[in-house]
Amino acid sequence: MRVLIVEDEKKVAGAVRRGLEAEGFAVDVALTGTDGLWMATEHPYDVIVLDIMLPGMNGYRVCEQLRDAGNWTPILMLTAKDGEYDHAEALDTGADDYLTKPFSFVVLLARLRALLRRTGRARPVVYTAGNLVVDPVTHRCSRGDVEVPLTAREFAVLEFMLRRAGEVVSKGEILDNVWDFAFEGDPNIVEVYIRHLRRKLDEPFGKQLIATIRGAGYRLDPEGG
Amino acid sequence: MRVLIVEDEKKVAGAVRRGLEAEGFAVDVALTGTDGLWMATEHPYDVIVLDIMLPGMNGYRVCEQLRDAGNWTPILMLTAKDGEYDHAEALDTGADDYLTKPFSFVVLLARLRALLRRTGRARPVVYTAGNLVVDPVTHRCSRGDVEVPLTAREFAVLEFMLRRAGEVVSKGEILDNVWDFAFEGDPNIVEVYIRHLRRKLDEPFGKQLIATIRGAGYRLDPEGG
DNA sequence: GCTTCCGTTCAGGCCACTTTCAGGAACATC
DNA sequence: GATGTTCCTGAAAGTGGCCTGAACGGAAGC
Repeated sequence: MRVLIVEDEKKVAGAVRRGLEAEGFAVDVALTGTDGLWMATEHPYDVIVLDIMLPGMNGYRVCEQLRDAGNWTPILMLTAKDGEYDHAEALDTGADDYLTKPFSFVVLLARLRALLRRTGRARPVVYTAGNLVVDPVTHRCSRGDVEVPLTAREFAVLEFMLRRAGEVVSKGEILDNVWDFAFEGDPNIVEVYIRHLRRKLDEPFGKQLIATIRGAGYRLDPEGG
Repeated sequence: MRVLIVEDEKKVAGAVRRGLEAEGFAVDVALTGTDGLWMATEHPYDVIVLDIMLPGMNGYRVCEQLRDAGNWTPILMLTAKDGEYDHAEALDTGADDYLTKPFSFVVLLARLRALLRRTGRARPVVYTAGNLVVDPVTHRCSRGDVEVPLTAREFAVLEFMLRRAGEVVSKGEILDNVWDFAFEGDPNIVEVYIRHLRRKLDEPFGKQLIATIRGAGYRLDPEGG
């Protein structure tokens, strides 16, 4: 699954790149609009993440020129929060979806997945760990035969940890991935949600799914505890 | 099932393309009349969606030339609401059906299906979920033996959710698919229609067909509740 | 022209969820 | 074992997503 990221902010581009590579995507990055346009025409990608504010040629023009050339690779546009650049125009120029900055990585990933699914390029994803099954498409979570209702945030945290099953994941990483990049709150919020997940997924079943690695973070047992 | 879309508005072309691909169609897009004419003559399509207002050669001429050349692929014409371009002329030049802009995706899909059925290229479709049966052709909906009268919008919302039965569908997706592409109103309208459907399909039968997934959207139970 | 039905908007209210907070437990370090 | 740090945990506060009834305007039918 090949992704092209066209984004001039190196910090954002890097973060997205690492995240997507960890997800098994093959990632290319272009730092300018002209580079992005060239790469998109020269190589086949499954999806393109395209910032609007770019040096040289802005995202609208890149999108427009690709479409004019008959290239209909799905495009996810990144727009800033405040006016000047507009969502409507993004869609007018042929983008498939847009995301307002600041955004969290899981949201980006979810939108990317949705895009790939809608365009029939991706097979559905289901996460499992032992008898734990989590399906982002139907938004269902079950342990064995028992369905466990989760809230949106709980679901997002669990989904992220499942993608990193077996690894130690720091609170900072969870915050960066599940909450907005701009989130400025207390990291304790992560502890709170881990608590919620444990209460719903561990205690009723007498298994410990999520272990605390003191001083480092948390680790989800790929065997389901 | 191969479809050619001839439409210069990239937003519309893209949206229709995605929707049809998700329905299992193979879709090509042409952004100008001349391109469209060329593609239609070079490749065999099962149906053509043809906008009237096009740069270069307008839809009437494209249609006319195709028919003159002995190409009788079914054509669905897209006409603007106000005068200037006329429905009658569309049919005169050899189109099989027309649709007035702005339109919603489900309506387009329905007309396309009808066209394919009339020309003997497609088998009829009926949606079911448990004892719920919805027939887009006769526009009927019944729960068990009881026929449930639905308005046009209610029907469209239900049909869309049935096509995505079991999946979480966001309000935005429902809006994009059931309302005009140009619709700029309050997403609350979706809540209102979910309410209507529940009142007609859930309450009288004591079953919950549509579940609210807070923060994500709605999910129709493929088992019918 | 009148009535009825439908689509849409609006505003009030509720409650699930998110987030904050503060006290306490567990652990590490010296 | 004293001290400090990290994490756990329950409860409270605040937000906002969703529900719902009603009202408005327009279109279609009589």
